[in-house]
Amino acid sequence: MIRQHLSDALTSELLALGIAVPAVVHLEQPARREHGDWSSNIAMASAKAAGRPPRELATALVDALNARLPEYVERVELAGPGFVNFHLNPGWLHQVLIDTVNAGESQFGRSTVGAGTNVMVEFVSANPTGPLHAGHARGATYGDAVARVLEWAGYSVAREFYINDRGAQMLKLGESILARIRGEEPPEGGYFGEYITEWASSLDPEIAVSGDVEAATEHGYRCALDDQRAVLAELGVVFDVWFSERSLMDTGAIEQTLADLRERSMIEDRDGAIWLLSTQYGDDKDRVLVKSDGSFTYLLPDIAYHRDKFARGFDLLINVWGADHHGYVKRMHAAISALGHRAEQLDIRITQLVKLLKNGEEVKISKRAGNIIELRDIIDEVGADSTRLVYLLQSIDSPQTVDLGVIAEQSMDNPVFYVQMAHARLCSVAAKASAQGIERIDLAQAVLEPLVHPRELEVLRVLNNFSEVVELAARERAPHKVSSWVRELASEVHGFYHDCPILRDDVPADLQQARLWLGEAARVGLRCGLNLLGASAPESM
RNA sequence: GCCCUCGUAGCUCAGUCGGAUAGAGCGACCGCCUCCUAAGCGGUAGGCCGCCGGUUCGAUUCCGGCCGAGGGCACCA
Repeated sequence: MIRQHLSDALTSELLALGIAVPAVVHLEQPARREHGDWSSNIAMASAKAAGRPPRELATALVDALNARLPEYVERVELAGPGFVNFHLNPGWLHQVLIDTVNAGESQFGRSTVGAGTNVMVEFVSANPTGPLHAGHARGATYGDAVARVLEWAGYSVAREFYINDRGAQMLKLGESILARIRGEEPPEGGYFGEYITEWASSLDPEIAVSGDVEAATEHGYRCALDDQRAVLAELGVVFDVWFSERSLMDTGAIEQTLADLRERSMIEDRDGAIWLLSTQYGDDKDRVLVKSDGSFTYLLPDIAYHRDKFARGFDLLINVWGADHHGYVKRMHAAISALGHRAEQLDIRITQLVKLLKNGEEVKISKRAGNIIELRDIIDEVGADSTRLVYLLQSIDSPQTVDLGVIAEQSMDNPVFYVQMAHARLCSVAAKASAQGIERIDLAQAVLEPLVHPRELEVLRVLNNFSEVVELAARERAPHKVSSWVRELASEVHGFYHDCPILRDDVPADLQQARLWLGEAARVGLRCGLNLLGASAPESM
């Protein structure tokens, strides 16, 4: 709001000076307070087009603005190579408090940029052959947080899990279970984890005796699915749809997909196989869809699945894949283009790998040895909130190092406590005030002018940024920006808490009221931020 | 060889559309509880933003080339 307000002021002065207004008027909050509350580089940016030196242009702007000061503006200064710096009175921040409280937990920071867009986020999509491990957690927490952020930005969002319940790896599951029952080693390419023995113990004895691989596979499949669903629920990740690859076989979706592609002349029969002409859309080589023996490659059901997503009315598909799948990005884009969709309608996000440390030493994962670190164990050890925060702390573009030993200590290496504590403290003060018979008066009656302490104003400054953070996080599919923001808010809240007493006897009544309201605004902010990350906001700790 | 991501403080990482003296947490060191939760607050030390060019009034940011790390390049899934 304040940004628009200042931007409008700059725009009208530029027009009055007869200078072309750029598409976006850049305004930022300078790192150094002496550079003002807000600063614009517009004079430097427009200098070339206007044919005037930046400082001359800035001087004209500054003079004009000072002659007709916009609301909240105390003075405007020229600085450096041509910055126009706005120094504001705290009134604009008091307005932030009012807006935040009025928006409340259900609305604060919401935006409508995504209104009318139907988006599906497909994530995790692990094979149903074992429990989820520490690596899956990155995709799970990221995908869910992206979905939450998009919802907050106005998108209509569905979460979906694609189950690869077809193919050779499924039978290996059944074979592994049967082998364990017989007391043998699982076969080459099979599964070696302890969970196989566990699942084997609940297998119907008749199947064990008959050695029916398909039946054993089905049993393992159910165990895997139940296990994955349960652990995701513990993490707070709930899918709208679990989509089975097998279901594509029964509905004619595969044949329809081939027919569509053939009609669009996007496939070709070659050497007894059916090829997708994916090079026409930027792939490195054409890809086989139906092998010369008549069976499908993995790619064909995948294409049919994405065709189905569009058929269900989604405008935008977001896929969260692990780094080991980045090589398939081009061919999937080519495939949906071949089906007549725009490549931008499929947004594939690659999460870089997670390296696990335990007390400084790398934990080597070997599927064969079966020594995976299960997601469940991490949640049991540190809790769902910490697990989520740890993974959401940084960009998915960089490889992540997680030290299980350190987060298990619940030290300040784990910022979830820091943020939750800030929330709990605010709740605690409000509760204590209430217990002392001190209630907040109607906000409209409250006098906010006493809020001038730097600690108070910094809290409000951070709150003001939230809606922009949400929009940016949505646009860039970058929930870690919300993590950064909420930590910053928590930091300011702790500072405010430390330096600005509320319930002490010597606090004047109107200041006490204003601070109680400030606490409420900050609490709303912390709550909303934590919520976007999928973490709880406890009222006491 | 080709493709993707990364390289910023001792460690783990932020850094918006290119801005002014590059940030946080942890670790190290020094302070602060008769006071609403010390799971907190303040301070000090610590930087060739991998290297070299280019664009620009201005580059950690954009472009090109190197160097280094991780991952991927099937008629496997």
